[in-house]
Order: sequence, then structure tokens, then C-alpha cells
Amino acid sequence: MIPEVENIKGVNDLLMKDNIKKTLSEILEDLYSQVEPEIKNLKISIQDNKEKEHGDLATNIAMVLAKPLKKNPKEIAEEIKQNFVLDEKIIKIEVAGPGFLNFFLSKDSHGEILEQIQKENKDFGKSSSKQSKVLIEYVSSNPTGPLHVGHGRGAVFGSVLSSLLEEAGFEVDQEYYVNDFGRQMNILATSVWIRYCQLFSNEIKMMQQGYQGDYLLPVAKKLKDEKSDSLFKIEESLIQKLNSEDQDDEFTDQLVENLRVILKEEFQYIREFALSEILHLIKADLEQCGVHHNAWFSESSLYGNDGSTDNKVNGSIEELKSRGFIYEEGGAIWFKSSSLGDDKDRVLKRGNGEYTYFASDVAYHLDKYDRGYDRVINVWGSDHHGYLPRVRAAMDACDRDINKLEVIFIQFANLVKAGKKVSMSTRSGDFITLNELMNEVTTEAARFFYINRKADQHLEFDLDLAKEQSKDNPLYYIQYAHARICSVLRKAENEFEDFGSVELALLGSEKEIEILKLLRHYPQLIERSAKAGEPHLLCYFLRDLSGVFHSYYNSEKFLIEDKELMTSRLFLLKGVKQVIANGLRVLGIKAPEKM
RNA sequence: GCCCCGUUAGCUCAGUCGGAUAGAGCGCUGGAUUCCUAAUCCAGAGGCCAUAGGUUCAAAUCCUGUACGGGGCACCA
Repeated sequence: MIPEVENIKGVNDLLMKDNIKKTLSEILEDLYSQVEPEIKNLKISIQDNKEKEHGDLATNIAMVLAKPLKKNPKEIAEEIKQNFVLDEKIIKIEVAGPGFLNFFLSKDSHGEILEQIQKENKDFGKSSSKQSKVLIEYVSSNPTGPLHVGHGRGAVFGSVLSSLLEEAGFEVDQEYYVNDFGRQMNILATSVWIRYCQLFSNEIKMMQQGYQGDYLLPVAKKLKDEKSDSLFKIEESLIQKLNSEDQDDEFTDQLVENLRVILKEEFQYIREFALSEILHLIKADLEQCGVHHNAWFSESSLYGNDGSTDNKVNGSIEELKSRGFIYEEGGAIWFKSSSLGDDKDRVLKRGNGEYTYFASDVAYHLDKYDRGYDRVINVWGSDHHGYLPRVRAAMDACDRDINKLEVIFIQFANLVKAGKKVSMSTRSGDFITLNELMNEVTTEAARFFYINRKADQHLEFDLDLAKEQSKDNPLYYIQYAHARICSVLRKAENEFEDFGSVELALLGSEKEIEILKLLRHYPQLIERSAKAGEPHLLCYFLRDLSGVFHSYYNSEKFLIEDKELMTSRLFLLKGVKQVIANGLRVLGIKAPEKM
């Protein structure tokens, strides 16, 4: 076995920065507090340096102080430098450029991160501090059909952000809001019923505003299996109607109404049957790309089950009313959202007595708040951005903290095949489903490529690249790095009995330090991606880390005579392997031992 | 008309709290394998960070205008 290092000192990077900050503020206090009392409130920033000539860390403090002190920044930097006591970790300080203070760390202080990685193992990168409770709602696609590739992006995004948040110490609930209320459910039920009737007669047409996709066919067949022909109660007049041209909204509503009369309580049955079948479909689609919600929130539950007016939607309207944000006009109930930053006022209950989707959403969001989350995150398609001001206004009106509500907008995704965009009309069932995509590429590739782009950026999903098995495919490249390390470690275990001890100071080459710096950065990266809601950063990080590793691999030999050097290098490889594995795990992707 | 997002190398995109000389991959040119996975690596060329101002010791990054591209502006969901 490659030996483990004892006596872990566990100095992490944040501590190092904090220590420097503390020392700096003490020095400032001593030197300048008499001249300029406000310096106590100054924010001291410490940055990681890119250029190795600039050392490892730097602070801009002298330049920030230049103005209030009316003094040359380089002089200030020099004074601070004189008062900064060096130790075994910080071995040199330099004043450079316009007034930066550069800190140089000792060689073995870089290597210490490896001890921490070994100690924390799978938990390296995980925040030890307990953060608050978060609700993340995502996908929430209408339960009227299967998911398409656009939904896939939101789904994978939400899923990865959830694990990132968990990694960063948050307690996360992942919720799918099911729009199972209102008109569209009736249209779905009607569409399923028509498909069902088509199984008995081939002269029946689908209504124009019905759901046209083939996916309703198996639903209709299953309905036939259960109900035989007992629901086949079509009338000649209805067949005539379905043949007519120019079917508008009113036509559709009337048709639904006719059907309710014909089928009576059976209509309700078909509705629930269809909903449950479609949800089944959606869940299967999500499962296929590794997305797991732990809560499913039904819109109709907001309206209660007994048909009484004592429900959450009415409750929320009452709350708005009591706070003076409600008025009636033209027979409708309006929310005065324009007084709280929205473009115009919004209808909650229409003149015909039906509630709007927005009414549900007010109640739903109030419910989320009342469940006691500290952050409420919504992942929405970018086409919904105009919707945010009214939801925010509603929360504001009800005196909820609108800063708790975070909405992340996901831009559209296009599929690219052989260098050409694949057309993606969403009309009349002619769209590319998530299921079709998942049959083409692996779950892992889909997850990686969906995330490998900033959310507010349009995504071109290159199918050929996702399938390619070479370095051009970043996922392959990352997984290969992991497998390669495993291979070296296997070989080492097989060929050698005795290993020297790990000597961290031996890991001082340019490439080694570059790798160690990246490893040290990993926990901060996780924290930042989680806070900012930017999982794509993890993809880029893993690509970078793998790149430096491959380069290192080609420049050094590992199974060598010098046992101590060999063991130290293998120890470094173990660290890289662990971090790649941890990062991939957050993405929901396997780190293969062999490829 | 109003609102949101974007514009960085030929192409696809990163760029942290504003920080020092702007970063990858692809593509292009030229190299590396008797050796731990060449499924890889090394070197080179390639930039007015859309544009005009402003703030700052310091701007790709913050603010304002303009151009171009995408999206949104229902008593729909």
C-alpha cells in the first residue's frame, strides 16, 4: 500500500487568507488608525495570483489606502511589509507593480492540501458549516406531454445545482410543481378520449387545439384495456364538429363542455388517468437523465379537494386584500402589482369566475415561504422572465422578504448534428423529446454537456461531440485522466512492495505546484458555484485540472527508482484522482477506474 | 414602444471581490510513442474584449447611450 501521511496539519487556504487578513488589519491599526479612523471599515482583499513571479497571494491594500492617506501606494506597501513578520509558511513578501503586496508561500505549504484531501476523502470540498434550508423548484413542465430537450437543460441544471448546494452545506429540497389544474387538463383529457375513440373508429379527427403527439396513443390503449368500450359514447354531431375548420378557443371550450355532459363523472376519471400516465412518462424521462425530485407539489391541492372556497388560493387573495392590494374591475379581481415594480396590474380571478395561473402561483409561493425555507430558488426557462416582477410584487405585498426568492433563467438549447442545427419546432408534436436525445447519447454525456455552459447563455448541444471518444470531448478527457491515474496506482501496487515516505517538499516543480494550487482552489470553487448558482464552473475546473494532469503525466515518470520521490508523486496523483472523482460525483457522473 | 439576456481569437466558449502581460478547446502549422493507457502531450501563429462616453490608482468586469442577435410584454398555461 502507498503509505498514508500521519499528523495532518490541515491548513486550508481560507485559513491562510484569514490569517494574513488578520495580521494586516493589526498592522493597519498600529500604523494608521490615528491618521484615518475609517480604515477599520476597509475591506481587505486577498487574491490568488496567476503569475508565479508575483508569488502565491497578493493584496491590493496599499492602493486602496493611497487616497485616504494621501500617500504613495508603494510607500504604504513598503511600510506594511516592514511590519509583517514572516514565518515558516509565508517566507517572503514583495512590493510590486503599482503597489501590490505579494506573499510567497513555502514549497511544502502547497503540498499540505494533499493531506487534507486524504483526510477528508469523499468529503473534500464539502462545507463543514451547516447552511440554511433551500427549496429548489425546477422543470415543472406542464403535465401534458413528454419532456423535450429544452426541459432537459433545466432538469439537469436543477439537479446539479442541488447537489452543489448540498455539497456547500445547504439542506436541499427538490420540487416539481405540477400544473394539474384548469383548462389544459380538460384539453388533455379530451385529447386522450379522442385518441381512445379513434381506436374504435377511423373517421374521428383530433381536435385542432388538442395534443397531437403520438405519445397519447399508448395512453389511449391503456385506457381501452381498462375500460373496454364503455367510454366510447361519441355522437354523430361531435364527429361533425371535429371535422370543422377554424377551431378557436371558444370551440375547444364548448367541445370540452359537451364531453363533460356526455361522460359525466367518467370525464373526471379520464382526466386523472391521463394526468397519472403523463406524470409517469415525465418521471421516466427525468430518471433517464439522473434527475430526482423529492417533492411533487400539485397545483390543484392549492384549491382544496372539497370544492369549498376555504383554500390556499382564496387565502392568498384575502391576504393581498387585507393589505390593500386588491380591486375589482370588469368583473375580475385584480392585484395592484404595478405599485410594486410590475409593468401593469394582473388579474387573479377572471370575469368568468376562473382563476388565472398567476393566482395559483401567488398561493404556491406563499406556501413555499411558509414552509420555512431560507432560500427559495426557481429555475425557469428564459421565456418566463417577464413573469418574475409580478411574483416578486406579490411576495412583497404580503410582506415576505423578496431577497429570499432567487430565479435562475435558463436559455434555450439547440441540438447540433454534423455541424447543423437540428430544427426544433414545438408545434404539433414535431419536437425532439428528451427521450430521443437520451437514446442517442449517454446519461453522463447529456448531463455534462447540458451544464457545460453558463445558464444565461444559449446552448448548442453538439451530438457528435458528446458521442466522441477523444480529447475533443471534455467529459471523455476528464474521465480518462481519472482512469489513467487509477492505472498508474494499480501498477504501482502490483510492482512494488516497499514505498518510501511522502515528502511534500519534493513536489515543487512548476507543474506540481500548478496542480496543487488547483486542488487547493476546489473547495472555494464549490462554494462559489453553489452561491452564485453557476454549476458550469465545475465543468471548466475539472477540464483544467485534467489538462494539467495529462501534461504532468507526459512530462514525468512515476514508477521510478527513487522511492521517496515516487511515493510523493503517487500521493499527488491520489489527490488529483480524489478531486476529479468528487467533482464528477457532484455532476452526477461516474469516475471510471478503467476505460 | 417598453423590459430581460447576450456580444471576448477563424469557430465554440471561460474569465472569481474591478488588479499586474487576456484564457481554454476546436481548427491551422510543425513536432513527440523501444517507457506507467498516444483515448495523450509539446511548440507556433491567431485579440481595438461590439461601439461611444463616464466612475476609479486600476475596467473585458461597474454606470449611461448606441448598434447587432435572442427572448418577453393576455381576464393563456
